Amino acid sequence: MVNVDLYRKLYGSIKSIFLHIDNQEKEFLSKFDLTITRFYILTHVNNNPGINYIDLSELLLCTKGNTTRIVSAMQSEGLLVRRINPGDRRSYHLYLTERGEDLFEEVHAEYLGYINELMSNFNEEKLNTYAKISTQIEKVLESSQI
Amino acid sequence: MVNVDLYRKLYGSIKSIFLHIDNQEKEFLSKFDLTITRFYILTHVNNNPGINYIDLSELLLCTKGNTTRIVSAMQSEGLLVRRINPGDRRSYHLYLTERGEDLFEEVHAEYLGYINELMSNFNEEKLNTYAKISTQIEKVLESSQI
DNA sequence: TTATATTAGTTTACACATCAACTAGTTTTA
DNA sequence: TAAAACTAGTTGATGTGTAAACTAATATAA
Repeated sequence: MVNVDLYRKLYGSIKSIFLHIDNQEKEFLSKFDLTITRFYILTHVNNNPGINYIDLSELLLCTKGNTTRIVSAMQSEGLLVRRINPGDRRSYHLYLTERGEDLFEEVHAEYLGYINELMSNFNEEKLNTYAKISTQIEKVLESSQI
Repeated sequence: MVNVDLYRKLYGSIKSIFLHIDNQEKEFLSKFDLTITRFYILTHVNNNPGINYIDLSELLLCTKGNTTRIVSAMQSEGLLVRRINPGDRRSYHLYLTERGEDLFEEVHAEYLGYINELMSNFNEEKLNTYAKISTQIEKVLESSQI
């Protein structure tokens, strides 16, 4: 059955690409004692100071339960603080501490070089085509959600 | 920095596509009380009877430690058996039990329909282009491994 | 042949992810 | 305004993934 073959091939490639990228980032971030999710939390909170748990979860593509746990750990490590939202006392605003900001700046500076090096392995035109099709597939998948 | 933007966009799309596909498969398989990894183990052992842990791990794109744990659970559920390899007593041959085979057949039959339905949402030509570029990216990532 | 290195699989400790049930505020609505 | 429905975040149970240290069998090599 042709569809299944194409599906498996695609799924295999995508999983493999995703894991490769993930592993390389993991490797890069381990120098700073950071995991991918923690670094992304630093990034998102830096770019959206005052963000709440639910919006952060959406950016991270994970559940709020997961976010709660990781943010708690980062709080006790002194990288983040939260302040209750006075307008809605169920929710919190998240901010980087000075330590969190410093760490973010430090990692981000090297991260740019890391990404540039990684990207230099690829043909830019092909990547643009790939990005375009990826976005289209993403949209179809979102709208065909079971 | 342009490269970082393209990188993030690509990484985001790929992760999102991967998660969507994963979640849909998860949903589909939950009817049969199977997780994705378990179903893939059934599939690979069915297609490669007598396979050992390391080769199976390679097909699953995961570590052998992870394979050990999941295979053990599936053994105690009566879906798999292993027999020591008489030619190399460190290793085992894996086989589906009759129950494992029956379950695989049952799920696989429905799985084909599920994949065909999913694939019908997409333009075939685009998917072929996408598969081709994916394979190229995969190769570059494999060879540029840190 | 004995010592050394390698290999298959296991185990431990950890990070991260889910779902579903829960608490406590907020909003809706009757 | 009091009851009902909803929402933000938390928690507990579970599954899946890793890396690294381990055991036991096999292969290499002195």
